[in-house]
Amino acid sequence: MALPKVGSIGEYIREQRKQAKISLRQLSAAAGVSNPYLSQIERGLRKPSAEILNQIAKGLHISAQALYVQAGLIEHREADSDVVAAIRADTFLSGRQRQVLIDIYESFRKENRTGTPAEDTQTSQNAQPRPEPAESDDDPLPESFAATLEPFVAEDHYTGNGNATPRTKEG
Amino acid sequence: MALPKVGSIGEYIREQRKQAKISLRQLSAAAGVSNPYLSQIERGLRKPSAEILNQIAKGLHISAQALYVQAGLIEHREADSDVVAAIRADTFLSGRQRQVLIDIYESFRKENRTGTPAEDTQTSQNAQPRPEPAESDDDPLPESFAATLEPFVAEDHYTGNGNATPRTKEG
DNA sequence: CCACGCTGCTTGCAATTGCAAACAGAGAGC
DNA sequence: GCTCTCTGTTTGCAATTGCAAGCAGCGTGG
Repeated sequence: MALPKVGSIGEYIREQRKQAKISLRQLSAAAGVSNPYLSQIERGLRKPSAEILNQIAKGLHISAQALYVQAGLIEHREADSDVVAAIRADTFLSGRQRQVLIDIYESFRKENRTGTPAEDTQTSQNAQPRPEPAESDDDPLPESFAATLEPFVAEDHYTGNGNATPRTKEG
Repeated sequence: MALPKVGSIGEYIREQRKQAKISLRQLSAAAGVSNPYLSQIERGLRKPSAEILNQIAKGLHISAQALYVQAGLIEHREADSDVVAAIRADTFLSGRQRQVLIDIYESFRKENRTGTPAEDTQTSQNAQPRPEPAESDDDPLPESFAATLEPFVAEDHYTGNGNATPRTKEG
């Protein structure tokens, strides 16, 4: 009724914000919503509209779908098409690359483990996906991570040049 | 904004309803919303919340995402590739973990861009195919790769500045 | 010490959602 | 003609969203 159980979405947003190491006001500005409102959302006092949710997702640089799933607005299967399955199905990757990606993905999952279901993506719509925020406060993800990878992926045909993969980053 | 430009979503719903050959009241009952409200939604006089949208999608037996896309609540381009979409939609990963996985995935893609045919229907817009002289047919992926990764991903505090700083535009 | 900048939270208030009730038009049957 | 039942619509109104303004706490430093 008046106070629906929308806690999980707020917790999720706050957690993502903390992981991104940005303040409430910063996110509110990035998302184009007011700070008090974001505060209330994060504490589960308000149920943000889809529009707001979408803006927050942008501010967090995450998929809006992720938030919608969290908010119970999308059935889980609909959006969460299982990363591993997608990797396995990708025809552009070699078998070894697939394995590496899957390994990394599962490392992340293990790292974040907060009591998540051990099964694969088979969650029903309401199965509390995020029970506890746990202590994953710091995010052990250095940017050098990707840099560390590149020597590997390029290993063979690559003779010590610092310019293995020039990322032309443009939208 | 007396007249919100939400027409398309309403038209879309009405169209879907007509195609399903059900009356406004029938759909409103199936979706669990009031008929007047559904009427207003279909005519673009009201902007339904995500919750209502979700219920309407159920009542229409269509994907909620379809409605969200119509409503502009989900970017259509959220479907880069299946892998990237899956990573983005995964609720168990942090924003940075997502970015790392996507970076790695795209490194692989870039690396493979010479030998693999891109005939797979993936709706990828292929920004600009850059012909890398790399010809990684098979192999250059040591098993030690995953082993090398572990320390990184599992390491507690990397104290490095991996911050993907969301630049606060304007001050 | 008090101003300044930052963090997040509380308080009214306009605008909006979403609904119950009532309204209008088109057929069907008596 | 009158009554039912269906169609979609309009009209108030409670409840909610979302915001501007202001409050409280914390660390810096002049």
